[in-house]
Amino acid sequence: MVSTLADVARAAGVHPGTASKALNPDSRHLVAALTVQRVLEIAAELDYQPNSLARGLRTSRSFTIGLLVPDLTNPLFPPIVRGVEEVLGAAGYSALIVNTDNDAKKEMQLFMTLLNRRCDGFILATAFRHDPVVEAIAKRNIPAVLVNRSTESHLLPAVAGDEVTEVRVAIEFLISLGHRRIAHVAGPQDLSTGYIRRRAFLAAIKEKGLDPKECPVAIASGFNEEAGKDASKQILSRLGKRPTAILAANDQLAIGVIDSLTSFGMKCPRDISVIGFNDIPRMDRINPSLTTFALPKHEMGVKAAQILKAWIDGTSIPEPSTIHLECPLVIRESTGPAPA
Amino acid sequence: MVSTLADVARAAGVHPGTASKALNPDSRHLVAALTVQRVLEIAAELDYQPNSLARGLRTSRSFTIGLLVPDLTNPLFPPIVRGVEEVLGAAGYSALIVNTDNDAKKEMQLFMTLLNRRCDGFILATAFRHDPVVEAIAKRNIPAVLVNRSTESHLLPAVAGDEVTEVRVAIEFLISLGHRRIAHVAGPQDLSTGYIRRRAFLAAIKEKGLDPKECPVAIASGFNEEAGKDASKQILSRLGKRPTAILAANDQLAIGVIDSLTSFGMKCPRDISVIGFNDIPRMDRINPSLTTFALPKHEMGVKAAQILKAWIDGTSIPEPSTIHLECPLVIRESTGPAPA
DNA sequence: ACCCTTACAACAATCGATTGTCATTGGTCA
DNA sequence: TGACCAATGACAATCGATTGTTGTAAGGGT
Repeated sequence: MVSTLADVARAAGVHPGTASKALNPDSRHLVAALTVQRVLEIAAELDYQPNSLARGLRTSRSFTIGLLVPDLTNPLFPPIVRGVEEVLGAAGYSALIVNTDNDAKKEMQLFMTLLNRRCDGFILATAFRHDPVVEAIAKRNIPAVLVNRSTESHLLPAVAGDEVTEVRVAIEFLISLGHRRIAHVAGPQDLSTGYIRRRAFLAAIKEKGLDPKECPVAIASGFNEEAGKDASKQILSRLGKRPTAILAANDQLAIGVIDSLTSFGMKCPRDISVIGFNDIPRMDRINPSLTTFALPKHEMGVKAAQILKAWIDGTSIPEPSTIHLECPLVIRESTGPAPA
Repeated sequence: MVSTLADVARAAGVHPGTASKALNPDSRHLVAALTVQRVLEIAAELDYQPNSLARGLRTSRSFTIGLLVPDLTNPLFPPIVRGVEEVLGAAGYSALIVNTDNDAKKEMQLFMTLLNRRCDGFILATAFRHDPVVEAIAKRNIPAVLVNRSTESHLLPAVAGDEVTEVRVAIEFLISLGHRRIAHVAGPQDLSTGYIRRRAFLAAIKEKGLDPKECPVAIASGFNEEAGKDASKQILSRLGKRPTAILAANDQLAIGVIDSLTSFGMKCPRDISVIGFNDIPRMDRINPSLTTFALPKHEMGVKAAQILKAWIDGTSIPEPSTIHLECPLVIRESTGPAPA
C-alpha cells in the first residue's frame, strides 16, 4: 500500500540505513552525493513518506503535542488553539486536542492517554489552582505551558491576561462614570481566573476607598450564563442599596447578569452597568453590546506555543512564571453613567 | 522514567510476550490465572502504560483519528468536534485536529501529515464539491466520513442537514408571511452548502410559482459577514423592486445582510426579513435575533463518529451516501410580515 | 505403564525507521 | 612501495509491544 524505507532502499540498490541517512538532511553528508540523489528520486517516485510511529518509537520524539482545553464550544478557546497550531504546526507538530469539561478526573485520565501517545509537550488551558496534572507534568519534567489559567504553585510557565491591572482599570473606569457601589460576580474559586479577579477586585475597592459593604461579591458556580444569573440575583436580592455596576469575571457571567436584571425591573445600562472579561465573539452585537476586556486569545496561543517549542527543542528552558499580556478595555453600551 | 513491558516482565519473572498476553484481555486466556494476577499487580505497581507508538507500529492501529475542519473559530464546528470526540474518545481514540481555512492545498498537505501519523480514520468537515483529499482517501480505501459538507461524487458517507427541505420550509414560511419577492445570498459554489442551497432555492421559487426575476441570487465569496454584506448590497442595488426577504446560506451571511441594510435606509424585519442557516450560538441575543435553522451540530458529530467507528472496527462498511438530519426552523425577530 | 492431549510459558520474528560500528575502497604522502 | 586516512555504505542493534511457533511438563485415558 504505502512504501517503506526498505522499499526505497531496495529500489535504489542500497541498504535501508543508507537510504535513511540520504533522506535525512542532517546525516546526508555521510552519503555520496550521487547516491543521495538516486535515493531522493526513488523516494519521490514511490511517494515514500516515513512512518511517524516507527520514527517516534526509535527517536522518542513524536512531533505531537497534547492540548487540553475545558470546552471547545466555549468561544474563548478556539482562537487560542489556532494560535498554538499556527506556531507548532509550522514546526511539524500535530495537536491532539481533548476537552476536560473542568472535570479534574477526566483531565487526569485524558492526560494519561496523551502521555502514552508520547506527546512531546503539552499546552493546558485547563489548570485548576491546585492541579494534579500540572504536578504530574512538573514531576516528570515534561515540557508544558499553561495558558489563560495559572496554578497557585508556579510549577510551569503560563501565559495569561494581566488580570490585576484589568480589574483596576475596570474599577477606575466605573468610578469615572460616577459609580460608587460596584459588585463583583466572581468565577469558581478553584480556578485562577475566578480567584485572582476576585482578589484583585477586593484590592481595587480598598485602594480606591470604596465602601466594601456596598461592594458585594457573589461567587458563581461556573463560568456560564446560568451561574452568572444566579450570582447576580444573590447580589441584587441583598438588603440595602443595590450596586449600580457589576463587574463579572467573564463575558458569559456578564450576560447572565444582564439577563437577571429584568426580574428586578432593571435595565442595563440605565440602572446597572456591566463589564465582562475576554471579549468573546459577537459581544459587540448582543443587546446591549458588552463592555469587556479584549483578551488577546490568538496571541496567547502563539506565545504559549513559542515557549513550548523552544523548551522541546532545548533552545531555552523557560522560567516557571506567568507572562501577563495586556488586554485593552473595549467600551460598549453595557456601561454608562451611574443613575442619580 | 516510564516502565516498559520488559520491566514488568522482568519484575514478574516472566517473558515479555507472556506479560503482553496477560495484560491483553483478549489473549489473557492463554496465561495461567495466577500468572495473570501477578503480572497485573506488578503492572499496576510499576504504573505500566503501554507505549502507543510501539503498539501502533506493530498492530498498524494507532487509535488516532484525523479531524479536518475549515476553522475552529467558526462556532459551527466545535459542537461537531465535541460530538465526534464523545463517541470516539469513549472507544479509546484520540483526535488530531487541524484547520484548513478552506484552502485546498493546505487541506491536502495536512491530510498527508495525518496519514503519515497512521490515523485509523478521518472525519472531514472540509470537503469541497470536488475534493482531491476525498478522492485520495476513497482511492486508498481509508475509513472516512464527511460531515456538514458533501462531495459531488458520492465517494464517502456524509452526515449533513436536510438542506433541500430546509430551503423549501424557509420559502414556505416567508410566503406565509406575505413575501413574494425573496432573494438568496448564496455561499461559495465550490462547497455543497453553497451550491445545494442555491439550487434548492431556485427549485423552491419555481415550485411555489414566484417570479424568478424578482427573486435574485447573489453569490458570496465566503461564508462570512463581510461577504454577506457585499452580496446583499448587490441584490439591493439592482434596478426594479427590492425583495422583501432574503434567505442567506448561513448565519454569518445573514448577519452581513442585516448589516448592509442601514446603508439603504432599511431595517430588519420592518423592511426586509432575513433567515439564516445553522443557528450558531448567540443568534438569539443579537439585534434583531435571527430566524434560522437549528442544525443538530453535536448530533452530526456523533453520527459521523459512529459510522466511522463501525467502519474501522469492521462492524459495518457504510454506503457512500449522505445521511440528512432534520433541522427545525427557529423563528425569531428577523422575520416578520411583508411590508405593505 | 504408555501415549496423547492440554495448559502454559518461553522464544523469536516482526512492525519501520534510526544510528553507531565496521569493512572496503581508493587515494595521498613519505 | 607501504602505511595511513578519508569517504562510503553495509551491517546490526535498537525503540517497545504483539503474536505465531515451539518446547515442556503435568494430567487423563486405556
